[in-house]
Amino acid sequence: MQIISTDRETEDGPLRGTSLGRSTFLSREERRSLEGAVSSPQSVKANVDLVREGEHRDNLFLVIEGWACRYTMTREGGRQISALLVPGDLCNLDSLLFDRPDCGVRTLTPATIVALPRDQALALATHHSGIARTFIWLAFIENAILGKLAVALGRRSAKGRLAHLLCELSERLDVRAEAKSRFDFPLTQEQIGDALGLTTVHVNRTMRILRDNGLVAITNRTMIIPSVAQLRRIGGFDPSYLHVEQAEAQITALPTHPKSSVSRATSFSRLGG
Amino acid sequence: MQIISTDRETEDGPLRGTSLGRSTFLSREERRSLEGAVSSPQSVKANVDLVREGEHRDNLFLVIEGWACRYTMTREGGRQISALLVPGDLCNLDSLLFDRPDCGVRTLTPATIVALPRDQALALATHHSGIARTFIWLAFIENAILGKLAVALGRRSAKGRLAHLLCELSERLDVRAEAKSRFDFPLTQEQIGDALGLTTVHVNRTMRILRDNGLVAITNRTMIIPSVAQLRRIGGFDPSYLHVEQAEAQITALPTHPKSSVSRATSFSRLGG
DNA sequence: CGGGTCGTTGACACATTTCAAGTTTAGTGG
DNA sequence: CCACTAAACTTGAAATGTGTCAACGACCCG
Repeated sequence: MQIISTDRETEDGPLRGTSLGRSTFLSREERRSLEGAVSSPQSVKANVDLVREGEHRDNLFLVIEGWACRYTMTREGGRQISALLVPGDLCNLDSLLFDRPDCGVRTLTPATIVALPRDQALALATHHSGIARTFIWLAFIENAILGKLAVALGRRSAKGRLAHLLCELSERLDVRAEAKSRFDFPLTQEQIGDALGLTTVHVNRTMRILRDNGLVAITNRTMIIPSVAQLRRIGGFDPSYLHVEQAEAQITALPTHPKSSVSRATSFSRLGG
Repeated sequence: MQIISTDRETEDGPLRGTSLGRSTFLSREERRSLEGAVSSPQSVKANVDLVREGEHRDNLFLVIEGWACRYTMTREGGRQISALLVPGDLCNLDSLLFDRPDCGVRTLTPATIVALPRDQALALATHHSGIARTFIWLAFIENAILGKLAVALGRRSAKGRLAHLLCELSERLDVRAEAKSRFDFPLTQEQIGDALGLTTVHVNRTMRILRDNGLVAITNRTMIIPSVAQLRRIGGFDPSYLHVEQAEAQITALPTHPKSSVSRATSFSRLGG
């Protein structure tokens, strides 16, 4: 699929390429307001907490380079990663409204990040509906990803989980991918395990199986998926939940007031059928 | 904890007691606008789909009575419930922006629901920042719940998962609970299994253990938790992610522009520490 | 050159699933 | 109100995917 190049695509600025900057709900003015509010980029080492569970933060952090994650520790010392954050992702959107973050955010690799003061974000969302709608959209996407993670953790084998994760990352990092895909993949097997609810050892064995079957190849922190279709079948992966198509479609037609709805009664009566 | 009774508490209307109606971000006018937009209540039998994965819906559904769930089927025929919806919950907030829902919504018991036309909701969110903020808040809460579900599925034993689920439901359905808790619990063991990524058989065995240990008791579709504290320990449950305290605190002090933030530099330098 | 992180592999333990009955409960129609 | 049926719950025995423990090797960086 060829993406139509709009002037938005070529626009530059601190939010270029980020989830915020890519939003199709922003007017030029709104985007400029957001860009005026972000701090200058900062470098962070690997394995440092940007947010600690329960500790209030005054900033929303945006990953520019490197990877991070949202995670929770259990009392027994286990870690569950609930979201992988790749370049362009917002780390802690929930800090916009929550006084106490209910999970931590930590870098997984050396990273450079940018901060958006929470109060300014909140004020902008209050006065600009496009910014509010962007936050809603981003929250929904996070939500969809989390929902599919739950499906993977609850109902898929180790092989299926791993395949699903790799497919998702391919979709997020290498959108143009067609038959095959290739993207930067800096995670250790321990980190993968923490994301998939598996042991390091078992991640290793499972990864080996995928590799031996020619489903993936890793060279030099680069993941290569020779046949995306095949890996998708194994992981039960359907990319529609990431809604990249809809996001792109919205570039051409910004729906402030979408086409009128079917009458309530009609729409509702369909329930039984 | 004694909840301060405001006139909001006593206000009546179709949204009374729902997540939308309880929102602390709504002005009286905004609440009235929302209430004017919802349909009259409708009865639905158990096990009927309100939303089918991929099929566009023009309404947001709100559960008034009974239980429902958000779920995804795997190709192998397994079902994973990603959210339990209890009276007051919004079923498909994501339909507000997504053209294709990425998971289904189905009643788990006979239920009565109410519909809010998506277009009206969208228009209201565009013109009323309190409504937009309410949607953002609700999305964040869903998100937090999903995040903890992932932790449960990925890192807890069957016993821990079950305990965690019951603690969460206690918190959502019986907010006033102190030492012990009691609430309506109509789920079958199969449905519990689908929510926790477990087999019916194993849910049964695990439930038995909790019962034999006096941690829970079920009589006549009513769940009784003699010691919430004890069950919380087993499930590693910390209720803060549901943010009920903050929601209540906001009743007294509506923060349109919260207290000013620490300067960027200061706030940011704390990162390394 | 050395120390630590990361990847790899084997043997064994165990939580959970699977398969296969039964039993109890709830709903329904005569 | 009872009889009948389907759904939900219960229990056992065996299979299996994943975890645990323990060791070793490869690689990188200082």
